[in-house]
Amino acid sequence: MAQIDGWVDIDVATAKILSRWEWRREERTSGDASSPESSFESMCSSPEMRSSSDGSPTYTPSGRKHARISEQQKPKVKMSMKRRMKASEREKLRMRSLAEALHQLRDYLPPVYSRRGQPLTKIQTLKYTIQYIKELSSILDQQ
DNA sequence: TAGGCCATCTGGTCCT
DNA sequence: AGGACCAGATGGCCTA
Repeated sequence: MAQIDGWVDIDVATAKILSRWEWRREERTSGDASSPESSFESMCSSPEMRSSSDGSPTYTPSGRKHARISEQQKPKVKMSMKRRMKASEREKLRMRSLAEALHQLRDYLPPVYSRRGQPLTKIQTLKYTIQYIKELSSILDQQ
């Protein structure tokens, strides 16, 4: 377990996080069907989940396959301007909700994770969250 | 000034 | 057909 300077109030933080986690889980189970038991570790342990610059198929974390279709097979249907603009708008909102979720996630991390008084970047937030969960898990394992 | 981070746009693919 | 998701490209902003 990697120690973090100044992080001593682990029990309080743990209790806080766990209670929030329970609350969130209740929300999830009563609401939408995102899968809480999806393998977090497997998602995070592979650095390049879908890196393929050649013609081989690539896979998303959810297992979706991105088949590479040859240029000849590709129908090349151009989106209408109206549809393209709508898609851009949706994508903008989707990415904003993703950013919002990351901001919320950042709030769950103990302040000791943010150094130099600067907010964590998105990548830092995800990496520290992994670390934090591991640390909380190891604490629970010791019980 | 280079590099990191971020928001946005875009085209491809899958799903309903 | 249209929405959702994804990755690549691009440009702006900020910091060391």
